[in-house]
Amino acid sequence: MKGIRRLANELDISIGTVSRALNGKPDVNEQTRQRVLDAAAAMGYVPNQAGRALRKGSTGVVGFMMQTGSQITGEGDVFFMSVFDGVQTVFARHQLDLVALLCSSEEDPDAYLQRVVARGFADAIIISATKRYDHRIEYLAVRNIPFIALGRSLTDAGQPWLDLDFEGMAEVGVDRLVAKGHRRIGVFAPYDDTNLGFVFLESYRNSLNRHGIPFDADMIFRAHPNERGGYEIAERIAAMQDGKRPTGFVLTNEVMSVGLYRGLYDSGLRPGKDFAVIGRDSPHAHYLSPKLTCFALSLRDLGIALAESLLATMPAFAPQYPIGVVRKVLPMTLIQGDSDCAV
Amino acid sequence: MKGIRRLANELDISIGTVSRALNGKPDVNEQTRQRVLDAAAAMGYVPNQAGRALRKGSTGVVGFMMQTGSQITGEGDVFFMSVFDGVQTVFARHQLDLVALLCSSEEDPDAYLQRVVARGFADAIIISATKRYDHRIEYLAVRNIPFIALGRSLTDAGQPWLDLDFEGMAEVGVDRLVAKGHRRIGVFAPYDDTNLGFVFLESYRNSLNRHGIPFDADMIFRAHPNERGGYEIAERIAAMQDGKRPTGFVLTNEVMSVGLYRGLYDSGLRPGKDFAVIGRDSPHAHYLSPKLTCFALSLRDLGIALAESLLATMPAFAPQYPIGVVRKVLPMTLIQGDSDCAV
DNA sequence: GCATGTGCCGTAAACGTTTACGAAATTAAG
DNA sequence: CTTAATTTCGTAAACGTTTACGGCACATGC
Repeated sequence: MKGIRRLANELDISIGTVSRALNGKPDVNEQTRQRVLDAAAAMGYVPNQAGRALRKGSTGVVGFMMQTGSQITGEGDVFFMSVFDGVQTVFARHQLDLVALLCSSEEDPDAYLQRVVARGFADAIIISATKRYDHRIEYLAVRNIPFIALGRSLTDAGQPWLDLDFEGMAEVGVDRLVAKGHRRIGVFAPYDDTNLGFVFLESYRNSLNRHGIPFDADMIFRAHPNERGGYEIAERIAAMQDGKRPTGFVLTNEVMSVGLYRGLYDSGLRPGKDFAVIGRDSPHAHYLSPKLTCFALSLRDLGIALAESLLATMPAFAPQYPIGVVRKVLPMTLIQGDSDCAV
Repeated sequence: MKGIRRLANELDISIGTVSRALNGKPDVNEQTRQRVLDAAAAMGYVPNQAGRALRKGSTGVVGFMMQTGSQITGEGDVFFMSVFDGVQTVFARHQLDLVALLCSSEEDPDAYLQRVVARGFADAIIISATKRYDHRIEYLAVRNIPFIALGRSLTDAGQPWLDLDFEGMAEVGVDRLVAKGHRRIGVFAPYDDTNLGFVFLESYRNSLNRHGIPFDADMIFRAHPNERGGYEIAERIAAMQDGKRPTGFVLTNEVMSVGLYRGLYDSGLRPGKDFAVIGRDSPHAHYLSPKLTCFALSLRDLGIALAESLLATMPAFAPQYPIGVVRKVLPMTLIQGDSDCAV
């Protein structure tokens, strides 16, 4: 005999009562509930996931979808670990478990998501690296799977999302550099159609416009969002004609500044002296020299906000949360360093 | 009607035949199998995970257990993303899915593992950050859950494991620095009882011994295995009396060198000039200046080896693998940089 | 004393699969 | 033509839970 039946047998009560006792249902004597709880703890009984999921139609796990293979994503590192931690502190209060759904770099993200969802693996999904037009959003929306996107999208299915304030980054970054005399300000654009690239770029153009600076396509640097990408950008900058090349750079990515710095040095350009850099805070960037002027936010708080906003669409799991669709841009604070020199 | 029943109804055959067709069982007409396969694809049918797991007693997912909250682990980043990718390329060939089991920094890892395993969440487990004495190993072993440990342990339950060659790192690192005239060589030791700390330290002592250099406890620097830990070590080194402090350092961690470099600079010590550093390769370390002399290995290959070694203990899933317990130390190659200067 | 209510518990039916078993239809063997 | 073997498929019983339903015992109200 196994599982709940063994437990019931041991205590000489029915499995129904055992189940009710364990699940905190009201119609069970407090004394017997205590007996059940004690016995369960003593025998190390934990309800079988499959049986419970099959009957209840829900699994109690939330999946955070992300791509593996850091050669491309680059971001998939310290960033997520901290976000996870925030998400979990919220989930822990609702008996929800967080797992990372790892989509191999060899598999199509849309197909992967379909597989995972159709199998009924998770009750809710958090998607990240949101694309400008993202099929995953439609897919999840039509199937009525609770989900939230980390990152806005032009695909609008009424889904909740959270995003970082890339508009603000571009605005403040450009303002700052312009105020220090810069007129040619380089920015990074990802190869793929990650939405943040578009958001940032548009705000960048608007900011230039506000200052009466004409847009120059040569100031857009495509690259992979990782250290190497930063390095390559520096090389391309150094190869440009003096007077044509940017004198400063605003970077949306957290790790590219590491490569950019090194690339600049290797090309005889000193960040913070000959070239201004504004980037994103991260454990690595934090130890750059000269100190990086950067935008920061608490990733743990981001995780907490993600979890709470997701729960707001799952009344069955978290009745106490005000139900509703949250869409919020999280502000970032500028940390003054020594890398945004005057021209 | 839902699930397989709907599919069977549509095709006007029994659910048993549908199931057999889908699962590649022999006793089904090839023509009907094709009909089933086509219909399944057309209707987007995917077998329900819970039902299948309940009946088969296995889930087809392997869990990679890791801790969230990067303030402590520090390693939990690019390292794992690349390892995952390797694991998945192997698993994909066996219809196995990899998910990351995220143990919150607020939960006890042993308790978390028990919960996950007892619920029957995964068929097999990969554990990382193996402790010197690791309860998880006993737990998994007595329950006969297939698993593999990334990292050796003194807890021996006959489990397979893979590990990096930390002995080799200490040997080669010390040899190299001694050959360049160093006598006081600092090393890092983690606060917790991660096994690699002990392995490395013992080899370090042996290597010193081989060179007739007495062991000096002041050369052991405890810290957290992250960038900040590296920085703090540098501060402590700088605060030591000249003639007492180490003149070089061997670092087992991938990201600490970033902080160490900066800390040295901030204290007026130039890595590669006044102070020798040997570390571990990583995307960040790669862009340090001067170039870090470091030990490297392919993380993707590590992931592949992990997956294959795990499958060797799961004959039900991968009959073609030679069954057996793999225990292997993976060698690392030294990448010559400019940071291991003479004294 | 009867009706009604309440607290507690057992019974059994679901949930969506897989698979052992047996039956029917077809083919092969004698 | 009979019998045995083979191919193909349908039936039904699991797997371990949760929960709707009903029933018993007891208390409460009049």
